[in-house]
Amino acid sequence: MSSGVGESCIVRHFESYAELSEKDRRLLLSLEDGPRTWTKNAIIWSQGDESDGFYTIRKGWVCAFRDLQDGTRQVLDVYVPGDIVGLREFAFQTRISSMIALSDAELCPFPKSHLAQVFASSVTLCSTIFMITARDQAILLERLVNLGRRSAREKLAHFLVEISHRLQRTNAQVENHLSLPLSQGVLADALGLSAVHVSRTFQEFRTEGLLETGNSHVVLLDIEGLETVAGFDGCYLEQPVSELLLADPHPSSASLP
Amino acid sequence: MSSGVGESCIVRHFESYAELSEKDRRLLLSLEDGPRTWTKNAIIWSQGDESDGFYTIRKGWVCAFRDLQDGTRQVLDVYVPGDIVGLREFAFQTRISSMIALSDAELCPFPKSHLAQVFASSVTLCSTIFMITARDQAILLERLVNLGRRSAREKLAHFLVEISHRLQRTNAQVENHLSLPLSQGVLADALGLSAVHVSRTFQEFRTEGLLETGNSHVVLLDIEGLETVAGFDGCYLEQPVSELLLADPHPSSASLP
DNA sequence: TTACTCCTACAACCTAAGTTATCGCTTATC
DNA sequence: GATAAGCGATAACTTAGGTTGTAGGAGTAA
Repeated sequence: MSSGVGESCIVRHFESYAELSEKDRRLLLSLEDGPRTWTKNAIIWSQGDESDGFYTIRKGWVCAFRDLQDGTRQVLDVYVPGDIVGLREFAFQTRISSMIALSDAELCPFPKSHLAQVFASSVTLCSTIFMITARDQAILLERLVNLGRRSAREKLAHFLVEISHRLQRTNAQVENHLSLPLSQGVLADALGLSAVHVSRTFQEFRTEGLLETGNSHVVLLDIEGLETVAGFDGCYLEQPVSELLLADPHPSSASLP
Repeated sequence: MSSGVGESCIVRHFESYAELSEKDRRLLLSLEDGPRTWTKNAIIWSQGDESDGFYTIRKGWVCAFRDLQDGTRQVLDVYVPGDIVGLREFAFQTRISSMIALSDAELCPFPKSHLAQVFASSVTLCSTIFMITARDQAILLERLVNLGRRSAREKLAHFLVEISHRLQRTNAQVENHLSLPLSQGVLADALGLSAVHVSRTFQEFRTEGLLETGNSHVVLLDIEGLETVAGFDGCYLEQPVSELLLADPHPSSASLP
């Protein structure tokens, strides 16, 4: 943080994975575009759109989803400030899922055309991008397990607890209760349940004192209790660590002079 | 294919994504280890094992799964010859899922310690690895949709059809029926169903003339019919194409002389 | 061969979750 | 300020899929 780029969202995100050289930091900063804003419920991109790059979330919540033939929708993931979205499609020419803002949101674009420069000039940055996608995949795997083999109570509790953990990574919140801008409809589509059944399950959790609900929000009152219900084991959320960065056989940059 | 490395599984796989320079080809070949074999039902690695690298499947079928606290199991994906497995964990020190052989199998290891060399010496190879993981993610997303929002009939048909498409990519099979080494138990764990219900659903498909079953095998008789049942749209399986490779602003290699 | 295990089929029964509908309560829209 | 649209709670009813149990066949080891 010796340079004046501490406020860049992408630099901050990358530095949570690896120590960056001054050069890497400046490269990232120079390639990132200024922030853009979306209002609540705005579509950030749609499935099939040209895939123009990835975005770092500076403020607000967004979620990725797929619309199905029969009119239903599957929410693939929910993203919070600090997360990177859209890296999934970087190797595709079009978006493979849609992205919507769950609240007013502010994202910093990183154009795809700049990625080749990153790959060519820094092994550290290249590895870091890999680690970010690896973490994303780990979360997707856990989502698969959630959808395939858990009851409604477990699904809901697990999802909420996971998000709260992901929030704490960047927010460093001390309190054991926090508020999430998630409607029951979004949760239903994320968990493969009906909205009615999500409401029923919330009713149970409420009478058990685990959480409060209302107004497109969920307030987690007893996160440990929810973890018990979910059988939550958060090790899949741990920071990936690559030996590539611990014992790099090359200098941190392999670019030409 | 001008050099004598046509028989390398990893080179062949990478070349299905991008044209490789002679140098890239030789680099890959020099870093790949010789094939290792596993018998049917052998554990290739377990969740928590040290993550030593990735493998290209030369022969046989394998599947990735997670064991849950309550004794159930979620199959995450099934892999066929030509597929690359284990790239998911390359940024983790330990495996985040287990891998088992569904039939006698032969895989070629690519040690993780060699990846840094690849990243440092070739933008083409680095991008290709990215495209491989991107395709893998696209398949996972489709699996999410399958688990979250489809009926048992749709789930089963979709899964079988997807695998048959993935097989055809490497096998170039002309026939419209093919045999898969999948037991009903494995399918149940992949689809989030009970084995009994998989059996019931197979009974329906059998009377409709869509497939035959028996002896830990499934024979797809009418793939188009199954695609109709599944509402299958295979575009997520299409080869990812990166503009990085179409319009590379750098020479194909950025390594030092 | 026996004995064992694994896979599959199928029947009977059960329950978790879906569906539909009604009624408030907010939050937008004009 | 009125109307509309969306969200949440709850009740009544339905159903897809889970569970348990039995039985036969195929592969495997002694």
